[in-house]
Amino acid sequence: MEKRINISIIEDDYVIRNGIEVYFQTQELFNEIYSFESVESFFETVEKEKLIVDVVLTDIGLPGMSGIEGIKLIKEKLKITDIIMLTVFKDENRIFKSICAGATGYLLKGTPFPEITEAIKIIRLGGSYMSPAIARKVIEYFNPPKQKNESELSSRERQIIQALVDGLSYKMIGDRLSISIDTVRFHIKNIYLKLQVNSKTEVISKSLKGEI
Amino acid sequence: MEKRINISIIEDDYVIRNGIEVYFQTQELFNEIYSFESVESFFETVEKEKLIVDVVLTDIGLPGMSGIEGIKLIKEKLKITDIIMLTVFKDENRIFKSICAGATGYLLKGTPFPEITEAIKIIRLGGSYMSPAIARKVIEYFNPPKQKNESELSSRERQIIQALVDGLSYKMIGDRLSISIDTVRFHIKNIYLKLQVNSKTEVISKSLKGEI
DNA sequence: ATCAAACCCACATGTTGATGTAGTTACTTA
DNA sequence: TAAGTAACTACATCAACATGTGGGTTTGAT
Repeated sequence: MEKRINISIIEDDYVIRNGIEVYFQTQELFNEIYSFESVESFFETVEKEKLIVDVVLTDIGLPGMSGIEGIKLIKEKLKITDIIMLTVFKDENRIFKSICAGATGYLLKGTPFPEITEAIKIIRLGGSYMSPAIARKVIEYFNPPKQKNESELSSRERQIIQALVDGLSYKMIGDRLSISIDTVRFHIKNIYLKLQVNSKTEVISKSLKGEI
Repeated sequence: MEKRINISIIEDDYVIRNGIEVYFQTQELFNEIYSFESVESFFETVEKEKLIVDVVLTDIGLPGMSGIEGIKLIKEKLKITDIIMLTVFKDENRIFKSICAGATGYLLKGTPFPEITEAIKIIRLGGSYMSPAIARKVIEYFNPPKQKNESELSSRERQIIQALVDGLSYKMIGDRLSISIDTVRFHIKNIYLKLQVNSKTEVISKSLKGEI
């Protein structure tokens, strides 16, 4: 790692912020270490003093703008692409919002400082790093836990699924199968129960992915 | 880590297989260490000798059945849920196929043995572990880098398509991407124009058939 | 006879999807 | 400067969807 980096910490908890800052000061990896207690103050100072920041390590629960909301601004206005979340939140909503907004790392609070430093190095080298529990949730997004046994689907239900996949509306399905639109709805409701989904989109997606 | 584990290596390259095996023998983490050069021989022996295997570490490019194809069988027939890929392949197709098939780890060849061991521990504790370059690709699934129009679709449009394929409603898409539902509708309308389709179903179908 | 499963049907209501219209901002380019 | 591009937002309208409620018939098993 030849090039030393400028890092900015955004964390409202003083003890944590100071702890990280002090530790980072012992590391040769870092050239400049900035720290702020909110996204707003980060922006104010970075823009006023024209600071060069390579990596942002940010909390999510912050006064004012959340860390997630800050990602978009940081990327657009400052062209900083290495943004790492450091947070207590491990819910899927925040994980995926952060990642979709462009975070390249997601660490849970309590991660040892050497591991945080290692994650920053990895990200600087073009990789990504997630705390293991986060990585598991991301992976499970692609392989959700097992469903109710789809073989419980009746013959009629399978016909209806195929028609959905073919792009037919309820009305057209009724025409094709010579049943009323209400009967189509009736079957679809049962399909949703059995597959534990809530929309025809999910049925279609599952079917085309071979999960049914 | 109180409980020592039984691990099985499936790797056709003798040097690599033997190297890992010898190293694992120096680790207290492992109770039994099995190794095979193919999925078929793995199955034959595990079933014949009724071996208990906790974790499978498998290559992808194997003689006969590929490691990816093996995941499904290993999960269904042997109820083994901790399957880690160790492979040279870093293409998205194989990454996502492996993960969708149920792999809970994905390591690139060349990963130092101590790191492999660490990954196994993490996975055993309920987390997941990916080599950094793999983690980056997984993250980029949710936030594709901007591309100079190889296709007509913008980066945002591609994000939205991905979300449609994942079965999200407009409202949920807006929530995830932090935009309004009307903006979602706006993008979807443009997607329909560009793809010359009239419904989500057609978009999903095209996407899953690889036509987008 | 009763029950469960499968299939069928109707009505009611609120939500979501599809489409059209209008507007804004920021940036780039001719 | 104007035009183009990308992303964003809102409103309006109607069709389609999702869900709840109520009812029916047939078949097979108990």
